[in-house]
Amino acid sequence: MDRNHSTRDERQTYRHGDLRNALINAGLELVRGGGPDALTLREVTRQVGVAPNAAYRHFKDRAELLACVCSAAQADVARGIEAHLAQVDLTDDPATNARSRFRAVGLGYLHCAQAEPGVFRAAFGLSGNLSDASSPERSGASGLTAFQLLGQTLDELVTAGVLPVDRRPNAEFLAWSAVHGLATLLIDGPLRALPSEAVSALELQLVLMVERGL
Amino acid sequence: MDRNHSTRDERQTYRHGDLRNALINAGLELVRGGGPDALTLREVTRQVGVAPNAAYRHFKDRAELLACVCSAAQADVARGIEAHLAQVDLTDDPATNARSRFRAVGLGYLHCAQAEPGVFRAAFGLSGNLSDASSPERSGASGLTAFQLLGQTLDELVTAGVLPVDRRPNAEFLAWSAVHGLATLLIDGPLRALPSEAVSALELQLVLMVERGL
DNA sequence: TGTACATCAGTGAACGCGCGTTCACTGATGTAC
DNA sequence: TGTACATCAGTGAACGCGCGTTCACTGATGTAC
Repeated sequence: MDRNHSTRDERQTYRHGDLRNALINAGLELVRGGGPDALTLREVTRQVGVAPNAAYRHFKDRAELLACVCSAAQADVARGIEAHLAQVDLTDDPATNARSRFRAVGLGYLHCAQAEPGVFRAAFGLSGNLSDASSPERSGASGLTAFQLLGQTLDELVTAGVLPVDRRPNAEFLAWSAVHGLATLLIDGPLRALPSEAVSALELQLVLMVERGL
Repeated sequence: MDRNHSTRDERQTYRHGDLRNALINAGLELVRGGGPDALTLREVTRQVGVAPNAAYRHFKDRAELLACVCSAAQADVARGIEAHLAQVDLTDDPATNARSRFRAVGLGYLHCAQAEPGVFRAAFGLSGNLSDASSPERSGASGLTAFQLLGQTLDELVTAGVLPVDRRPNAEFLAWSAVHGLATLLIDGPLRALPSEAVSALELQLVLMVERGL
């Protein structure tokens, strides 16, 4: 948790030293609690213990800060998916491996969304704020975007002979749609109150539907 | 467009007569322009030509008004889907009919979303506001909810022998997820700028994927 | 049919709020001599 | 090694804004006699 190191710390130097990152991390924390709308210049600077206008040394706007926070959120999700991918047990059958890895991406996305709804909404909530700033989708530990990870596993499905090549075009958008839709239904839709076993079942059902339907 | 009849009209009576509905309709108009966040008590009363606090005769809160507007938005979408359903040419093959009607629901949902993004986001944006108020999902002309229309066509797929019965449970959520996800990607996601032929192609691809995958 | 009265829908003014943003400033830091 | 100075990160105070909501009010309407 180095991320929070400067939050609420008493500063002995007049200068902060790492204010830009501190603001982004504090912003991520706010977003974690209440989604992108919870990000306020005043609150973010308050958290860091700095005057409200100090943010203007590092960001043009509230919008610019928000864009950076959203990028960081996207990177968080990418890392979460990578973690799921890393846990896949590989067999000696390439087809099975490709399938497992594909599922891991989808299930990872869904788990991230439910574990950190606020961060997820900042990353992929696509709620208008994001669209203006056109933040560059930041990459996770592997250097790959969530979207790129998805594309990669789809390619693996093709080379393993599971997915016909002519079905490959647009496949990332189809898969992403399904998984993203379920994520939003689960987070603040009618499936919000579903017991967790039912959620897991539904998640698996969905991913299998996509795998079959592609 | 009877809906707007009292907006901006000069009122000669001291009393409005139908303020409650006028506020809801004005609210729908605001939401049409800028989504649920654009709904402001002050703006909505301004549109109707009434003092800001007049709204409190008819709604407890901004939240209560918003909930009513969201219900109306849901009804709008339901009507849009019904319109698409009504345009389906029926054949004498029940299986083909069931498939066509199922696709019409999905495509209707997607078209509504793109034709009226603001209304769609109010209806199914599920953006937190909605969740609190737990607005009753209002029905369209047929008296059926968008969700119920979907369920109905799934039932038709089952009775037509297209969809195995054991695949029926949860099918509405799976289908809804896919279609809802694509809608959000198209509205304010990365697919925003896609040319309309590509959009139609993708929409069809998605609906077919769901049909196949279920 | 006409008058007195209760009801209650809409008024007008005001409140406190937190927000983003701008201004002229101050004082710690690092560099040039 | 010591001093003068430019830089520029963070300060403090203030701005105008639109918002939701509350208050005591007013005056049109419908009802009872």
